[in-house]
Parts: sequence; C-alpha cells; structure tokens
Amino acid sequence: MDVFWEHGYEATSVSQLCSGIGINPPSLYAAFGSKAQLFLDVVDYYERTYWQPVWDAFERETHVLTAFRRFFDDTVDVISAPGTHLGCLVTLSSVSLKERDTDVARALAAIGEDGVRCIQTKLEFGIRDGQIPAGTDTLALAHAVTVVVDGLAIRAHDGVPPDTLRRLVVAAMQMIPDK
Amino acid sequence: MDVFWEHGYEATSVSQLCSGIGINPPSLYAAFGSKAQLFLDVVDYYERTYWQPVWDAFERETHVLTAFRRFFDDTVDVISAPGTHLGCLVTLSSVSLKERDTDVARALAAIGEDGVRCIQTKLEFGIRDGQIPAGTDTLALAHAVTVVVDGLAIRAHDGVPPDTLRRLVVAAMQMIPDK
DNA sequence: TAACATTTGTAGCGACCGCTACAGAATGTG
DNA sequence: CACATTCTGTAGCGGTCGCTACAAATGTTA
Repeated sequence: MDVFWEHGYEATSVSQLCSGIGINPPSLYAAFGSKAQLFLDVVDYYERTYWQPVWDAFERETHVLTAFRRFFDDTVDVISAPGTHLGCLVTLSSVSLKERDTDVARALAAIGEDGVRCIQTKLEFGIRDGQIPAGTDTLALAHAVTVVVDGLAIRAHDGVPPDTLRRLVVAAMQMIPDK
Repeated sequence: MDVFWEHGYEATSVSQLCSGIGINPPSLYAAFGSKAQLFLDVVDYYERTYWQPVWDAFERETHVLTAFRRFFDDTVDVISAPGTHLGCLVTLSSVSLKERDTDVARALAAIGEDGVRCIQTKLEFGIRDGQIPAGTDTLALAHAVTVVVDGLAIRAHDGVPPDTLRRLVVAAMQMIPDK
C-alpha cells in the first residue's frame, strides 16, 4: 500500500512492490495474481481503513454545514497525516490513467461516483430539512465538492503544507449555501 | 500538440508523436532535440494560443466578481472547446509527473504558480478597491480557485459534459466574497 | 535420514520506452 | 548531367515494463 500510495498505480513498478514487500516477482504473482489485482486489494483495504470512517461521520452528522466542514477537515487529516504518505491513493492513481477500459479504472471511477452520490444525498436531505435553500443545484455542487477534494489531495501530494490546505477549506466552505 | 494534449506528457510516446506528425524518430530529434524539448515548445505555443487571452481578459477586467466569472467561463470554453481535445494540456501533464526534478516539471510548476500569483493580485486589488472584504485570505482563496480550475480540466478530460461544468462554476463562484 | 510438498531466487520472456548510427533517397546547385 | 548537401527510413541500441519457466533451497512428514 505504501508504494502504491506514494507513486500511484501506473507509476509503481512490480520491482518497487517486490522490494517494498521483500519478496521476488514469482512470490508476488503467486500471492496476488497480478499487479492490478494486488492494487484492487490494496485500494479496498485503503478505503476501509482511511476513508470509511470519514464517510460514516459525514453521513451520521445531521447538521449539514457541520457535516461538510468536518468532511473537509477530515479530508485534510487523511491526505496530510504524519506517518503516512501525502495525498490520496485513489485520486493520485485515477487522475491520469492511460488505459480507461480496465478493472482498475472502473473500480476507481466507481469510488469517485460513490462520493458524488453520497454528497448529493446529504445536500438533498439538507433541502428537505430546510437547512439548504430549495433550488440548489445539488449535482453541480456535489461535483464541485469532489473537485475540491481531488484538488486538495493533489496539492497535498505536491507538498503544499496542511496549514494552507485548511485555509483553502475555509474558502471552499463558502460554496455550501445555508438559509 | 494534439497528441500531447490527448494523453499528457509522460503517457505520450515518441512513436505516437511520430505517427501524429507523419515523420520518423530521427527527423523528430533533428527538428526538436528531444521529446522534452518538443513538449516545452508545444506548451509555450499552447499557453500563448489558448490561455493568454483568458489571462489578459482576467487582468483587464476591473470588476473583480465579473473577472472571476468570466475567467471560470473562459476556462470551461478552453477545456471543452469543440474541435480540440478535452481538458488542459498543462494540468493533465503536471498532475502526476513521476520525476519532479526535470525541466518539464519545473516549467509546468511555474505555470501553476503564475496562475496563483495572478489571481491573488486580482483579489488584493479588489480589497484595495473596496470590492472584496478586507481580511480575505487571498493566498488560500487563490489556491482554492486554481484547485477548482485543475478539477474542471480533469473532469472535462474524464468526459463530464460542459453543461455540468458550467453549473459547477456557479457553485464555485460562491467562494469569491463580495461587499 | 529419506522422500515429499512448498516456497523461493535466478534468469529471462516479449513488448515497449526514449533515442540514435547509418545508409539510401531526395533535393538544390553548378 | 554530376555532385554535394540535406533529409528520410530502417534497424537497433540499452533499459525497463509486467510477468513467468524452472531449478535450487526450504520446510514438513515418516
């Protein structure tokens, strides 16, 4: 996971994975089947470990503005956590996939679409609950939020310090309308 | 330019470039020196042709909110223009450069920093001119704007239709505070 | 200790990468 | 027409990619 996390899927070579694990290519292929399958396993573990708690908290919080504020803050925590690599494994791997027609590409795209759907659901709840103005373009706003999250991950990977990212979050929060 | 624009710098091979131009590798190297140098020439032409007018209009417009609105709209125009490839050549190439210590990486990073600086300058003018609230975190907001621009380019390359991008722009405009 | 099953390391497959030596074709000049 | 110069195409350099055949090493039983 560390190796994939640092370089992204395609930029990671099997040799790097092997020296990271401390085994040789035949052992890797006996254990995981292929580079792609190992990556899918890694992504599954990564999502469950790092992002599932963030999404759970986001869905649980009924005050919509608070939910988004915590979601952005949690995002910065995940992509800038000390002791882990900077950025998001999924975003880094998906932003420039050469081959769009693979299991890996489809899995990463599905994760992105899940995010949009989850955010849009929260916004529509906010409208029904009177927290968000009716007539808000929930799909466009959901896309805008995921765009900011992707951008945060990319900037974190590029070395922008967490402090700047948190100030960026304050600006991004202005996108969420309230009543 | 078309080939680089479609696949990004690293994902474009010299063979693709050669069949795109209709020449063979030796001719390409005689004419342009290297794949990297050809790309730098291409980026220079691309920036001057497609983005310089956008930045010029942004700097010229003295009404700050209008400047940003037009800037976002122009951005969608450039990255979704029919007859060209989707997305931004620079963003697509820079988001996941493996080797950070090359002429190409430095050139692309410089373009990004120029964008942040230009946007921040406009925001600070807005503060001095009374259009933007004093105390606005201009650096963070400038970063946020470029993050949205990068995100727009990535989404456009992924096939998100211009209509959705324009609605996303409306949401993103809420980040810019006015008095 | 002897025989087996499993795991491991070596070495290399074919394909592609960025790039180039070199010879033949095309071109401009007298 | 002969010639010098430029350009072009073939073919291949060393290197890396994802992946694997195969044999040596290892661990597990009797």
